[in-house]
Amino acid sequence: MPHPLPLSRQEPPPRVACSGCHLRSLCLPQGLHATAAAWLDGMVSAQLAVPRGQALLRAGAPLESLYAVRTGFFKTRVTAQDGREQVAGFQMAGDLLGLAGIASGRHTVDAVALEDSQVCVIPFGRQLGVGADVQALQQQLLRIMSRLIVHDHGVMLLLGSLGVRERLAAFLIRLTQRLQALGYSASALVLRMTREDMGSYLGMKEETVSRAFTWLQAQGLLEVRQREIRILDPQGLQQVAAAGSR
Amino acid sequence: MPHPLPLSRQEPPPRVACSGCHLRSLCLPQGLHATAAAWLDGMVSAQLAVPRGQALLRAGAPLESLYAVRTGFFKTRVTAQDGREQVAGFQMAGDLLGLAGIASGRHTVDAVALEDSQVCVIPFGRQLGVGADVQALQQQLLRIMSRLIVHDHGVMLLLGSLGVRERLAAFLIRLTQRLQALGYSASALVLRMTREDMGSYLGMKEETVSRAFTWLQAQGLLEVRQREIRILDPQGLQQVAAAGSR
DNA sequence: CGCAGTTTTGACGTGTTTCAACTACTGTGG
DNA sequence: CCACAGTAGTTGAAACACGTCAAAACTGCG
Repeated sequence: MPHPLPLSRQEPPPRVACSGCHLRSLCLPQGLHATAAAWLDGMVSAQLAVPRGQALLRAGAPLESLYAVRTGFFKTRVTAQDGREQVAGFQMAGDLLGLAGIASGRHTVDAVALEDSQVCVIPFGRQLGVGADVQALQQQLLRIMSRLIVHDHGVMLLLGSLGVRERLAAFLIRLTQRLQALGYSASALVLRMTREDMGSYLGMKEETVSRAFTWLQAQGLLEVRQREIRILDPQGLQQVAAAGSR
Repeated sequence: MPHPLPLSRQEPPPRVACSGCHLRSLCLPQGLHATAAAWLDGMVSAQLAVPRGQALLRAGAPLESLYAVRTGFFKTRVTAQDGREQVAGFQMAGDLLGLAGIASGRHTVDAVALEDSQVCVIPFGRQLGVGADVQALQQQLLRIMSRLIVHDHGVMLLLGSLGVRERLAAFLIRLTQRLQALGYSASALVLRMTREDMGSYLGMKEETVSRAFTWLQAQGLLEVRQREIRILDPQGLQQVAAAGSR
């Protein structure tokens, strides 16, 4: 059976069970019981490969599915009516994409893969809407969204009350924490996004991001080689992030 | 039967039905059917009066209820570990308080009444968690939280990409829109919060807020007398808010 | 009436953006 | 394999927006 699709699918779609996924505890944190997990297996209809640079979501498109990142790295981007754009967040393994679209039934962000990625497709239409045993999952969704709101509060605090060096330091700390939760090193990381992306997210210009990196390096807190970052003094970085210099 | 409580309750607790509340369409927007609305009536266990200045919620306190604002005006405030504070939002009739606490089971913000207010108490504990007919309401909650996330994205965009005058203009526009949805005038409003509160929310100092007001007034867009604002040129204000001057 | 909190205004300092040039990488085709 | 172009990142100097510090005017309240 021939493939009418472009070559975006790298492998034949493997029907992977959530209950066996090593990211299970991330997608579905605190005790989602066996029954619910098994049910979720049915929910995830397929996996999808998204090559680097491709948009998985487009603002304005009808919300048909949510997506859970399995591997790879995404950025989401919001666009104001007047055309201003801003990176709204970065998503990695275990994160959900599309939640902001639930309210209106249409996506409100673009989600672009920053590296070749794989996502689980969670059809939202009928199933999550009127399903029978949806309770536990909806509750899970509530928690996830609540956490997102808390996170956004943190970002607003960051944008409103910190200077640029502090913002970058806080960003790096958050990022390493998330990476660490996925089993990566806490002291070495490879940034998947450009300086401009970071700047957009953190409310500063790319040149300023660059200067902030240079400064953190000069303080002996980081070692920066392009997108490869080594954190030399996590505690010192923490202190920088905490010092409201504005 | 004597009251062991402090004098925070101004009236005997009237058991008000949501289905008869004139705010119904705000708390429970798009078609929540009669059955669900009736069920919600049972959900709202009581009303509570909150005098001006009093905290209805405290960060860290266990999440026992959500609250729906019936009358009045609140601010929510987040606090970083290092003590930095920021206003995270303003809530008025029809808005829900406490959503950010669902993730952890504890409140993450302080909610302070900016004027004498009344709220509906929505016990969260068992009822919303394992209830039988919860489906529709949970779905409603999902939509509300999703909308909140979208809103927060807007605020982040504002903080990250606009100058202070633009930020204030955008804030005023949003505020009048919400007030208008409640039936108030679109061109005259009374601010319930201080300049400092606005500044905290918008990421600027109170002096800067004041200057921004003065500037908007000098442009002939507003008439400012303390907290009483008259919008003279809504369209012009819109244009200011859209012009990314940073 | 007086006092405390809020708001406004001014002068000044500094952090961030802007504009511009230059350097370091990445991938592509000769 | 190297040359090349295109993209991403760095660095510098000057402009300017916002913060800071200080003081005065206004408001509300006891």
